Amino acid sequence: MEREHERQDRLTKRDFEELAQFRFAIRRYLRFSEDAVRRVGLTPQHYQLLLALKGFPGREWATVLELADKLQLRHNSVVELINRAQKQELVRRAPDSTDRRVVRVLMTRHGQRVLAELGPVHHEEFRRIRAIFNQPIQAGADRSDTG
Amino acid sequence: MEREHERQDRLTKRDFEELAQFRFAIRRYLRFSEDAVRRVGLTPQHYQLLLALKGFPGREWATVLELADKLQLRHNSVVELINRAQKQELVRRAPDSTDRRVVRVLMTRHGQRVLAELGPVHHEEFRRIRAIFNQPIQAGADRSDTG
DNA sequence: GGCTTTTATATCGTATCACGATGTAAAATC
DNA sequence: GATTTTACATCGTGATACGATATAAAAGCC
Repeated sequence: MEREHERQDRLTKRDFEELAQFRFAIRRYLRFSEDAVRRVGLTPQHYQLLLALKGFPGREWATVLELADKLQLRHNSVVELINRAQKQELVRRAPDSTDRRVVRVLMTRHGQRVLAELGPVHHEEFRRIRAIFNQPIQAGADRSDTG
Repeated sequence: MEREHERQDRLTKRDFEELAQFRFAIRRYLRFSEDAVRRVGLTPQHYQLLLALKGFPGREWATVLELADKLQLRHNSVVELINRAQKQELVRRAPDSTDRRVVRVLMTRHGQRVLAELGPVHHEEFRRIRAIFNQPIQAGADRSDTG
């Protein structure tokens, strides 16, 4: 027995409009975030790094590989991102207590301060976009077929 | 009277976990899409362009400026994207019937075929991610304060 | 316990691509 | 009909994610 609803073979125009709206909502959120973030002198990547650290379940540091997963980047890209963020005094590296291969990435006080500044607006906008996803899609045209 | 709920001044650890999870979900979706898209020989940008065209409410073409809005890019970046997509025979330009400054961007038959291929998996994954947003956030740790 | 394999982080050269600045032409304004 | 605005296009530049490769520590193995 399949655990998913059957996959459609062909999407309707309406389906594509829905997908496009979803994409649009994402892009808008990311753009909103980018603007907010740059206003305090950060790059979007630096913000995402800080958020991944602060938002890590149960702790406030992470390893390079954990970050690569959360940020959906290759590990070497994360290393470079950390280097840049470190230059900006946003994060620092610390050795792991047991495994000497592992690097723990943690926020500096400055990083924490900047992130705290950015939290509220992001949270507010997040609520807004989530509400949009929960609603049925906005009607486009009447044609239901895919032309 | 304010039309928004009051903005919090300080987010809890849990709030940040929620935001990070949201970001993670977005990144995962985009990565999923990128993988699917590259498998059929497209760049993510080309897919987004095609989707914006097919998903445009009521029609299946758009102007450069309309696309710049939907894709949240500068208009000149869209021009370049169109140039690249045009080389791949995915889209084509057509003059607007009344305003000769305006360019209509529309999909070629090939563009339509490729997009149709990519529709189903994206729609399926979209449903999945939307379901996640609708659920309450996944529990992290017990600490409710922001350290 | 040495030897091999796997795991974790780091470095480097490259390619992509979004952008600002600038240009051109058509429409709108007065 | 001259000026301003709007729409698209070109070009040079910078940021950054990546693959390939390197290094070093841990794990696995007989």
